[in-house]
Amino acid sequence: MQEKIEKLIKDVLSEMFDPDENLNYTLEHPSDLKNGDYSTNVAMVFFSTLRQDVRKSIGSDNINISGDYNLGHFEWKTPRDCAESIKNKILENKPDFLADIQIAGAGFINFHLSRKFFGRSVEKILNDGENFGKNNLLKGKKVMVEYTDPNPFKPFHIGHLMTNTIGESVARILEFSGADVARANYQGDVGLHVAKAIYGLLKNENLQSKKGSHNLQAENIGQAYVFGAGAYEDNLEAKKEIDAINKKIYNKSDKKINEIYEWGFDVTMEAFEDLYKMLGTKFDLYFLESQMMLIGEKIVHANVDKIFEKSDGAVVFKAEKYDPKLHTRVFITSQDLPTYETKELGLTEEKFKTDPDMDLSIVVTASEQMEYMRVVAKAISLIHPEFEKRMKHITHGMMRFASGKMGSRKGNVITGESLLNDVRDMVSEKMTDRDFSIVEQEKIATDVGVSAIKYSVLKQAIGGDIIYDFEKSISFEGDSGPYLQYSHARANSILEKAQKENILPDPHAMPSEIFEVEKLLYKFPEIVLRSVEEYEPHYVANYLIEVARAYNSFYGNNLIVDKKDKTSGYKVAITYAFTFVMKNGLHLLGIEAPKKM
RNA sequence: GCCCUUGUAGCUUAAAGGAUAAAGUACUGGUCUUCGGAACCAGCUAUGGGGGUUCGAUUCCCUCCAAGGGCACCA
Repeated sequence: MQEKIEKLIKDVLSEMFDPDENLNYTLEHPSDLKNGDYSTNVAMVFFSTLRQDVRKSIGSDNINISGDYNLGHFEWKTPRDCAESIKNKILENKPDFLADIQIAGAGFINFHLSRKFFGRSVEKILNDGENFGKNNLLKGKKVMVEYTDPNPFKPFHIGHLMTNTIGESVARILEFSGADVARANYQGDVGLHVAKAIYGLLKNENLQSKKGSHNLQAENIGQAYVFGAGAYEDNLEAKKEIDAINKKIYNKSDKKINEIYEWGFDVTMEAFEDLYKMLGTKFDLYFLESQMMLIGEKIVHANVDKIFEKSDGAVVFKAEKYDPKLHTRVFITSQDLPTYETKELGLTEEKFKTDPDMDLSIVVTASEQMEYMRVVAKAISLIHPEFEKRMKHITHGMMRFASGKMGSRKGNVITGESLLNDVRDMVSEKMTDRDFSIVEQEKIATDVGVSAIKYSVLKQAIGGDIIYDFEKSISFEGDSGPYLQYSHARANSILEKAQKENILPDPHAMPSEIFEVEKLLYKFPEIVLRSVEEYEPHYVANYLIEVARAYNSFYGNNLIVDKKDKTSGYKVAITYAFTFVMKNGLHLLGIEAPKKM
């Protein structure tokens, strides 16, 4: 559609004016529907370039623009006059998708699309169904998205939930744009945090209980971690002991520790899998830190004195040599231990080794990792120049309490599981007046709860922090995930009713009125495109709210299923179109669209 | 100190250099013997301060102020 109108404008302009005139104009949807379906500032831009030319030659602002153009003589005092000329020219040969053109404001040309156009777009949505909104921007491209990255032996907190939500949504948007996406997860299976947890387990045997679900066991391990982390800071004896445990984990010399390690690793990883299942994520690849570390070390050692250098006994990378905005970071400590930077180096190389044809490797993390990732990326680019353009780091804000930063070391965290459970309970309470089996009830409560959480993350641009406040962040009304699901479920029950009354969707039974919801539905593919270009799911989230609102308003003002109404088939068609768009859109956010709730 | 992010309604957030800055929430009032009230309709309130570029700036540039993050052996 955009192309058609753009072509129309270009044709007119090239007929009227010199085609060499390189005009930098825009054609977009006005934010306010009153200003038409499309709007262009071409007249204003054209007028002001002409005026600048004239100003240069006669040195005055107060002028009329006049001249003989291909189509005759024009005299323009304002951009509106120019817009008027363009409008008249277009209306000479009005295409059927256009209803009207209006000039507004300082000289905007506003296009109003015709009834016929909207009928055709509803029909297209019905035909495309679950494919509506897809595009081919990334067709044939291979993309790996790494996100979530929880550490075994540590609690899965709501920050992980945030990364998972964003990563999953980005992955789905990429897929919708034709990309072949591999989902990757990176696990810190070694390191001091593991030693801290094992120390906590050794000191609190009750936490080693193998009774109960693996979720329960994983929770105990999380508590053990908090215990160990606290002891590490407060107690010198404990610190020594934990450091000793850490060594034993590395060299696997202690049978008891090995046993605890294996159990703890399995249990926490399984608990993560349960969460992923609820959240709708299925990872294709898992990378373990212990292995990336070895690969990274090799890379660093091979490049000492080339890219890396020794300094105070450590191996460092002086990134400021290449870019003054970057800084020096340690890759191998003076104790000969690799740092996170080195492991990241190994991870990146391993990813490209896993799939040498990969076009893009995306990593999603919190923004606190932005600076050092830039340094690491610089180092990798020097070693592998061919990777430079194929790496992308997406950083999101942090989940924080009003009181300050959340940290798993201190134990002032909300685990992903506890949040999910709390929200699920709230949903269940709201569902009491409806009749579901226990299995149905549980599934729906999970889907709605996940939706409330995910939407609260995805409704805003990725960069910003989220101030976590259970009462305020998790909403079921208004601007919320459940609101979207509710609208979808209600539309579905209308479709059921239509089926019972034998009213089939008919995109040709158009009423004269054009509903606002129709003016939004056809834009979905454009929204998806913008989302994928900017890696920003919030465009989809905001769009869905607008569509849902428009549909609910349509629902409130119209009787949709009505045998006496000749246009009922069209209204049913709109309802079908709405459910397709909503379902596809929710899918992109990683949210389920239940038919009933 | 240097670098990176970010400052929009009481609160949480939108806005691709465009038009009267848009929603939710909160608050006030209204809708309902039609299809699911997790709804609909109406009202109320905002661009941190100061310059600049532009026909036009929340958006770009400069400066000041404020918040958060990062800056050598943690991840």
